[in-house]
Amino acid sequence: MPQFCDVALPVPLDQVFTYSVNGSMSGNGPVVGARVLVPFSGQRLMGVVVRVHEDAPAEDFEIKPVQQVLDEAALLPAELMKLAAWIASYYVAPLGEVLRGMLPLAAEVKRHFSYRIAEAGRKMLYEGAMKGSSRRSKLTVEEQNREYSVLNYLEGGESAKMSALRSATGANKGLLEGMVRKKWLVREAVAEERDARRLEKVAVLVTDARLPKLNENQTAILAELAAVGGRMRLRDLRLSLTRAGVPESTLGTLVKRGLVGIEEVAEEFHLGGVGAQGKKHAHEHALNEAQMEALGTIAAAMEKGGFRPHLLYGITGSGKTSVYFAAMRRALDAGKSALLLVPEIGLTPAMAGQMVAAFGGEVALLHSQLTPDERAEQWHRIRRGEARIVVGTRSAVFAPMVDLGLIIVDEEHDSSYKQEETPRYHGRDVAVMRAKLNESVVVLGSATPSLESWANAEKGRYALVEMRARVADRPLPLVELVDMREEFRETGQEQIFSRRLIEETQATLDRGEQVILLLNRRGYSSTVLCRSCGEKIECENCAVSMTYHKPVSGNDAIAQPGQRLECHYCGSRRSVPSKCPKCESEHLYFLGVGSQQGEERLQELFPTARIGRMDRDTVRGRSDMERLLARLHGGEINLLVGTQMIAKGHDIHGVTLVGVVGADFQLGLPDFRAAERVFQLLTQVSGRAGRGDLIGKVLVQTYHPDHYAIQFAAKHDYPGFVAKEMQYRRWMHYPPFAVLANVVIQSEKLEEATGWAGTLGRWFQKARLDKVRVLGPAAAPIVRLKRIYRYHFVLKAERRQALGETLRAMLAYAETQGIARRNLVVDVDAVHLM
DNA sequence: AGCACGCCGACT
DNA sequence: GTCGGCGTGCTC
Repeated sequence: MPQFCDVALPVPLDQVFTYSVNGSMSGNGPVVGARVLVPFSGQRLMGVVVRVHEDAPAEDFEIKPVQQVLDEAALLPAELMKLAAWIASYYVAPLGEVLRGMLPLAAEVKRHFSYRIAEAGRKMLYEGAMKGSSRRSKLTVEEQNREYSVLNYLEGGESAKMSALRSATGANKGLLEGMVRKKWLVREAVAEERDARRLEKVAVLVTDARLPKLNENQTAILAELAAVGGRMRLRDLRLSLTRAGVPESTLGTLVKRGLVGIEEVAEEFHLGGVGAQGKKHAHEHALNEAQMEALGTIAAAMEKGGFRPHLLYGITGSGKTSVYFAAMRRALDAGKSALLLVPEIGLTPAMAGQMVAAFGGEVALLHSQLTPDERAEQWHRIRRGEARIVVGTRSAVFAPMVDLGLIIVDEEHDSSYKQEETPRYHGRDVAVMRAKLNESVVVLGSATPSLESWANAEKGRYALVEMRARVADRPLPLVELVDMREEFRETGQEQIFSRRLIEETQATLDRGEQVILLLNRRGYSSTVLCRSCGEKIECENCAVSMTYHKPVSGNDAIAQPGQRLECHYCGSRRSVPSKCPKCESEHLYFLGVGSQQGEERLQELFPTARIGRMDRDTVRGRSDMERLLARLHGGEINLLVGTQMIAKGHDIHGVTLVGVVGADFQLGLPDFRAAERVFQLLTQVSGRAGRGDLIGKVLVQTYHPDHYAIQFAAKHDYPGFVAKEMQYRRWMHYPPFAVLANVVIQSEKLEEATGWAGTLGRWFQKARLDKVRVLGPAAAPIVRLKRIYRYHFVLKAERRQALGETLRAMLAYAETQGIARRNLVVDVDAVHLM
């Protein structure tokens, strides 16, 4: 048996740790890809074995033994271990942190502390018994008594969990930690495996029981059980009893008499609120010619086998989803499994419902709102091969698929695929790499492909599949631009809504049709400004303006009286000051219109309209979204205002007027992707217009009517836009013509952040890099965030290898300078330059 | 990251 | 003297 194993641990350190394998351990010892529990710096951590070997480490540090092997066989298949190694290298992230993100099994290992009495504690116990309570202590008499009862409880020498101590003595964590400080107790870290499955009670008909005399209610219950084959979830049975007016206690009687048994089984996967949509499902539609062709290309690639990436460029309304479904069906028919990635907002109940309708019990859904237990359960279903169709958001790219044949990335341009914390991977790019390692087919789909993917298609790295017609030949909506500069000149007033938009909205509502308005900012006013001194009210933790939220409608999730200024970055709140905090002037001015104010203004303009609002303040979870959409579809709402949630929400269509208000303010921002974002947003939101035979109309209010992003979006001309944008990116050496990384230096102390930024800046200069261009150091766009000061560099290179080498060399240098790794954020292929 | 260890000021 | 706060350095 090998003597050592290297373990990747979830700590921000760019290394693995070597442990010895205790020969007496049960089984064959750890294997690569198995989870182990190991002692580490006074803790017990779960890690993943990445190598087993006989090489005694050269340096002499104490090699500790593996404490427990959690998996006999590799939990992560070799393919996922390779993928993890690739991510760690490509994104310059610690392997252990990558692996932690791949395993949803946090639920299976719970960490807690247990306590054991120490020598000083024993002494205290005997002395204290003689002397009585100490007058010195700050603790109350009651607390001292509690300490004594803890010592008493532990006197035997056994260690006890906190929960046991709490119930036995009433001690809380603070008290126990205090006793550890006084050295009365020692604390031990414990981590143990547990069964992550939730148990569910099932009522079972006992068939071999002789039937005694029964009353009407009792007979009804037995009949109900018999009708469904003798087994029923207790929850369902109770519900049905309540409906039938049978008292619950009757069931208890039957259980007592041995006629019905109660068993505990692992809970079945259950989809909440799905299937209520009742619409035609995508797979039921016959595919049109373009869809058939796209499917043909993908299916042919699957048949041929091997790695084959595709970019599916299909305009909005061209029916990409139907193609996905059909392709996944083909994969299934060929005995393979298929993975569909969707953006955060994309996994709406409607989408989930369609999946379940199409694939039934073979579907596993992975999204951010699953509890750790649910996530682990889904993970195991997939790993066992029970779920061969998996739909999920970003991290679902790590689903342990069996016989993976096809990966689809829907809306591949969507920025929610980029993880904004370590490891900062891009779900779409990981999907492509996974397909490569796995030799399977991958399809990236979008109506507005990212420039990166488009460039790959142009270079022939991805096969381009196009769908340029809408299903049922529905025409694209007419897009009309409203020049807000002109509007101001003519009216002399700064209004949120132009006369043209008001007029069209009124006309649409009068025809009994629906309108949606995109107002891409949350809150009521985005800034509170002092007219006397120009001071803006900033968050105390972050260098950003606070947003004013008006305390009105009851449907707002946030409703804290008095705390109406909110920081959208750290979430802190404060009251609205009556005077400027700097100059004490009373002339405070509220600037910048958010969706909340938009709603209020619309109510004034259209008093009879039935207005709804969709933003993070009114839609917290999926049930809110579901409810709002149901009201829109049912016609209960005929005017919906909201943030980009409106454009991205999958199931909003069938309105005949789309208004866009202030979506172009980003064009003024110093962000090289601004034009791309605006184009994508306008295109996506325009796609919501049009219903059946009714042609949709889009009104875009803009201060930049001549900007190419606006112009091409108005003409529905993606190829035109992309050609122009490529030119700009080429001139400026931006992606996809360069690879880019953002390096942020952060510290709570301003001097530290600036000092380190200078240190690294000098190093970059001295290194005279000829393959990497370094911009900076500069203050990060948000120079202070959650109390942390931030400076950054932007690195650009022609070749990825040069970029990676430079980043690694920089990290090595930073270490020699005593800059802790936690103070350096490396973001390869950064989407936001933060 | 999270933890131990050690130094320092505040309080009894 | 003891307690608790924080800065520093290490983790197989």
